[in-house]
Amino acid sequence: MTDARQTRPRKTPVKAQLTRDDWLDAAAGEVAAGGFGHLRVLTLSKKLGVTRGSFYWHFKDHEDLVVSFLDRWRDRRLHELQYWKPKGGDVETELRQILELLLTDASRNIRRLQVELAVRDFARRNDYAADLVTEVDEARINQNCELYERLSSDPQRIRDLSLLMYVATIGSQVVLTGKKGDAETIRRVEDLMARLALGQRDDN
Amino acid sequence: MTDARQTRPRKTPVKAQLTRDDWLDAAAGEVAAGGFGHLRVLTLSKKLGVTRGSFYWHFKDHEDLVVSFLDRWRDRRLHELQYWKPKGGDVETELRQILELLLTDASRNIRRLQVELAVRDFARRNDYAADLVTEVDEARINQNCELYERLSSDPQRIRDLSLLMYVATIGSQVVLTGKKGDAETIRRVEDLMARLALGQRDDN
DNA sequence: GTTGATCCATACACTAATGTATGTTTTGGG
DNA sequence: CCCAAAACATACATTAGTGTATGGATCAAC
Repeated sequence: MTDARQTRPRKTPVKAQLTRDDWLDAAAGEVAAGGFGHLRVLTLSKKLGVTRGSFYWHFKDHEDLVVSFLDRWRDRRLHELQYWKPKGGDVETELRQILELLLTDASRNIRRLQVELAVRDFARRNDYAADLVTEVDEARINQNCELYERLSSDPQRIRDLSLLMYVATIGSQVVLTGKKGDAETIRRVEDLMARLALGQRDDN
Repeated sequence: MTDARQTRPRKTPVKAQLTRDDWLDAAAGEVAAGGFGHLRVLTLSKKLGVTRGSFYWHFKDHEDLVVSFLDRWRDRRLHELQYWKPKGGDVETELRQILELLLTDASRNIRRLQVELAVRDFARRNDYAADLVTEVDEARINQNCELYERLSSDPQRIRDLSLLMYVATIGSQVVLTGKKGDAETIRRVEDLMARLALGQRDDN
């Protein structure tokens, strides 16, 4: 009876049981596709090949799923800011790195972007989500302030500039993502943003 | 028997019957508050003080309501562009007028803004809504191009500039609306946008 | 190989919402 | 006054989804 299963003590059991994070990953797909309003435990269960009995073991109820999802989203967004630090030397290089990260790179991760927009939309009618979004926005804007400090000396102006650049990227994602020819368009907008921020006049 | 009612032949009947537009107005409130996902005919009926029997006389079904709502939204957004023409003389004045319209004014009409954001979110999972949003966006951006023609001579650059200014305003609405101290913040962002577009360097 | 905890299935009760069919009132016109 | 159409009410059938209770399988440890 001591067959191959015994050689793998705790990980990878025979029938691959689900973890809480597996459910949250599946939820991400649903949220990305249909928003929080279309997040159904039944649909999720089918997608994972189990019944709802499994869900109600891992989560207290539907709200528990939503809150856990939002918390994980917040944690990950705050944590990833560590890797946002630009490593270039001069201002222009770093600025363009940041913008590329916020625009071109972001538009490639469709799934991640859809989730963010869904969270942002959900935040308009859910106070808890609204707080998390505000928290993430603040963190991102503050972080970028470090860069824009090199473009102005007025603290207020620095913050406004960082804020403006940020809302412009969010707006780009909202308006442009999924449209035809968005890749090239985004690149040009990205370039234009950098130019304007750096105060480079157009000569054409 | 020819009493006061007869003097008003068709308008204002005794018990104020509902029109299709009344339902759409009520729907706007629901959409603004909870998005299209929370648009229920039952809730709408209660809000209007009638039963669902009335609804199913005015509309074929729930989808009919949604489509009618979207159509009316598109028509109104396209029509109002007539009144967006700035009347100031120089470029800076007109630019600031446009930006004030797109930012400060827009942030005052909370209801209208909520509806627009809801439509925009719905468009991410509904092709029909997506087409209408694209149509409205294109019209607005094209209209503003007329202004930015005075800031550059390169057609591509003109369009990019108009696009950038537009997505920045949308992003501002998404990120800032409903937050604390948004009024003053929006005003400053508005000013900064104008400065950057005009190429005015910061001296502080 | 028995046990306790973990993970999932099954079955039921309950709610909210849609759509439809049909009845009832209201309205404007002759 | 009467009538046909318009506007709304009522009642019913149906569906989709949640939550709960309980039973069954599976795993780790002893």
